[in-house]
Amino acid sequence: MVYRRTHQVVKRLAARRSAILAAAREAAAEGGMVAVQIAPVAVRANVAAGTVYRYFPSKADLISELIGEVSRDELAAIRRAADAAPGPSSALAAAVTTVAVHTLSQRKLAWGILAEPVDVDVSASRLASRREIAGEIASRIDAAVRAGHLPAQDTALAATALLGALHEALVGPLAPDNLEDPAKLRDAVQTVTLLALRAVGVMDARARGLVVQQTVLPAAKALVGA
Amino acid sequence: MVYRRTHQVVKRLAARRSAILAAAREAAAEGGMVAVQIAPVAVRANVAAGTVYRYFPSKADLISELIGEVSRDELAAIRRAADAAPGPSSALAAAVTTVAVHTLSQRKLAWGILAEPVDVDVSASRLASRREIAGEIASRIDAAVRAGHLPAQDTALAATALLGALHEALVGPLAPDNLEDPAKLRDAVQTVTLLALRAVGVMDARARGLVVQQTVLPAAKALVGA
DNA sequence: GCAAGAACTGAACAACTATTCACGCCCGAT
DNA sequence: ATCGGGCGTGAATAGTTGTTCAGTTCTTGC
Repeated sequence: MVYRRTHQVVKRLAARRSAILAAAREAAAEGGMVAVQIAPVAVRANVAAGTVYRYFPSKADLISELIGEVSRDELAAIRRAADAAPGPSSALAAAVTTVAVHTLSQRKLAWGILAEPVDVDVSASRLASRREIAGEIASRIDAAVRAGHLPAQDTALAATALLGALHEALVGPLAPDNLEDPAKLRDAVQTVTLLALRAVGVMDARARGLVVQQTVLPAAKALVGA
Repeated sequence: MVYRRTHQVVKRLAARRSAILAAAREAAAEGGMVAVQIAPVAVRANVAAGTVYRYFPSKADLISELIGEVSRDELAAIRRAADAAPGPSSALAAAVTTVAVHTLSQRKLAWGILAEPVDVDVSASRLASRREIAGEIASRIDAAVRAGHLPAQDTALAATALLGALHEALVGPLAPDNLEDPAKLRDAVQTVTLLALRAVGVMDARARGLVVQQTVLPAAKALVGA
């Protein structure tokens, strides 16, 4: 044995791997999942097509990791926002708002992660991604129920429905297309969050209050690209 | 000119066209959109692959018509149910329930029509399909708002969100998988309808009443395959 | 019956990309 | 400096399906 990976090489390999993943993410953010093709991604990452296969067994693995990464980021953002809230209802509002803002600020990426047709099978990682996010929302609903702020209900189903509503309204094919305008963007976030909160049983007046409270900071964040 | 299409031939051509479309629909209902491939569909319709192209310029056209057909059926069912209701709120409840029941009773087909990845571009017809259904729901919400039963709101966005919630909760990847059981099925329909009605601002108690009122007949219909 | 033309057939074709692999280069150890 | 082996390359390969089209069968009008 006359060859051992030196620390420097290990770092370079890791960097290259990240570069490929980052290239895939950029491609997805710009052109959706259709744009995540091996050859273009390789070019963007400054490597040859074959090199991609030194790091990812297949395109499905690459995309799966991409989905996982984006999903982890979003989950962390949701937790951060919700944990900073003063109570269970606020936490739920914050969580929902965060999803809405994230989704809106990277529409193409969100659509790609969630539902865009892909030629390889990534249903497993999409399922995992949804499960994580939905689970988090469900536990926030649950907390609000336990605190007596919401009626008892099937929280898992409710969380799934909420996410469906957010996604369809914000990045689905019928989503308003003029959301470049920051004011419209904030309106959309508020409207959809309000719907979501009412759906799980928050009283209308209270829901409005929570929504207003929660959309100021996140909307600002969205504009700086967080 | 020594050849003219006789009435009999015209009828045979129309029948064949319907047979191909029906074959495509069956294939989609059984195996989703992936199962809608020219060769298998042709076999099912008892014609050769090339014949399909005598009736549909391309696979995209075939699938687009399939989407249109299913969509028209659903729209008609929604209108029928809503028009039979005694008032605007009941009509909305009926419309939502109908969507839920239809979606559930043909899950694979619904998923295929709505969101399943397809190799050809059918986004235009999917868009049209969603637009029709969402428009109908929106106008029902609007009627309820005008009647003073609901707060003023962006009805188009609300309708879109409602449909997203229904679809995600009932046929999305996180949908409960034990909905064969009629009782569970009815529960799911009720739960999701309740969420939807509350989302647009129906008071909780009233919403429960509307839901119970609306799920008896449609659930029965679903079981006989309507 | 027969000619003309339409409808049907299904094997061959085309196009698109993920994936492979034989070769060359660079890095680490001596 | 140089040897050994992993790393990178990118042109060639492969597999999948939609689509075509030359030949065959069927239908019509005389």
